[in-house]
Amino acid sequence: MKEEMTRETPAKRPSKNRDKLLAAARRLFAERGYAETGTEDIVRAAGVTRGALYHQFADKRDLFRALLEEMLPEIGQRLFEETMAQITHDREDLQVGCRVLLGIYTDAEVRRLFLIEGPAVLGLAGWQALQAPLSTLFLDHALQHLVDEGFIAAGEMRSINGLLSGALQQAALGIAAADDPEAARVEYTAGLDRIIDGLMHQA
Amino acid sequence: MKEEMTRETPAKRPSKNRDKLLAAARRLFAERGYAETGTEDIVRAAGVTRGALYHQFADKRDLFRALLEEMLPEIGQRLFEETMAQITHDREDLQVGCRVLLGIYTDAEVRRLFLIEGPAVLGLAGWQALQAPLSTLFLDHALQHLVDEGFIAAGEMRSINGLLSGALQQAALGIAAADDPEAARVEYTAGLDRIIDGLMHQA
DNA sequence: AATTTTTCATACCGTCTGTATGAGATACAG
DNA sequence: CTGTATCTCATACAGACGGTATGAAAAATT
Repeated sequence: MKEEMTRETPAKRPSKNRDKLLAAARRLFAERGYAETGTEDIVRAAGVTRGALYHQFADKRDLFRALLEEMLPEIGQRLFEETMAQITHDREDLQVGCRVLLGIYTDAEVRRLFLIEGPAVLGLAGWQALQAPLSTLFLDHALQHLVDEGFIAAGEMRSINGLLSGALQQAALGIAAADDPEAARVEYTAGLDRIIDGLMHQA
Repeated sequence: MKEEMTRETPAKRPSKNRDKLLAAARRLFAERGYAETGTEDIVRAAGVTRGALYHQFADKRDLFRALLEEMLPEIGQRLFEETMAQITHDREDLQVGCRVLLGIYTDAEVRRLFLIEGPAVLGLAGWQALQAPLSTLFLDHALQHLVDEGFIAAGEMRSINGLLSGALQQAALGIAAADDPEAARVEYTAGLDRIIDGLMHQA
């Protein structure tokens, strides 16, 4: 196979140029968007040439996809840590998970790259495959509680997960576009709590 | 002013070429996406030249924006008619409105143009301004009932509207990307009903 | 030490968007 | 009826961008 056989030569196997390209692309794509950022802009910001880019990545879209894949573990860890730090009772799992996920979606880079550019650049299927773990990872755990307690049917779990995830994404966009983002965040949090309340009461 | 002063010469004031361009753009953008559709493809399908396109529209993006604006009234009317046809009791307003809106979002053209390409092409602000009326138009009316009956607070109405709209959009994308779209539609509808149920019970 | 593979730098090509320019049609003025 | 101004485009051109081909330098391998 051609997998990584040389783990040594520390911090050189992931190719220093590749990292520089990913870092530059992350900043530029998040600032100006995918279409408005030329490959020349990226390599200039990274301090390499276009030849290096097209050696490390198949094309511009592949660089974008690799960038999002690189961000996934970071986001997953943040999601895990922040949720764990805020949880007191199991009953609060869903509320806390949603708020943390909302905070992540509200992040400028995540919002622009994942929520706005992602679907258009990668296509619906590719984006869904990439974005799915984000919501399933933690909402699934919290929703399982509701299934165990009889609040929601087991067959509804997956769809409610997607619906909540969509609601959170829309909330993040609404907050970002609002005149007063902080007020919008409070508003959306209240509405979100109301929906969660509705899920937790009444079978 | 430069507004339409000559209402006569029927069906010629909105410029026949403009309509042909919009129709061609609608089909091609929905099929291949915005970036993958060249202006040459559009004018060829419309039977005109690029000169006509750049006379009627400022640029490619402006054509896209005009296309979405043109679709808004059609969608609004469909939303109105289908909802009116299905409503029996006022109590079902929200459920019916959500299902109709889900059906609209599931439409291939609406999904591709509004939900996938829209945010990336027009930017967050422009897209939100365009898409806002869709959800507010009818969900507002249904949600007002819940406010009147004390199920949700007046201050939560706007945010819940946005959250539900986001949930519906995500549901439409999930349905479209599913292996078995019909099964997914049933699943999402069930999950949606559960969320609505939660909103309608318990203050 | 030789050779093979990896990593890239450079030059080039086709494509696309937007613009400049002018032509034909149409409305308008005198 | 004639010249004139305006509207609607068709054509040609320019600049930028994405992707590829090619070869060279460095690193790994034998």
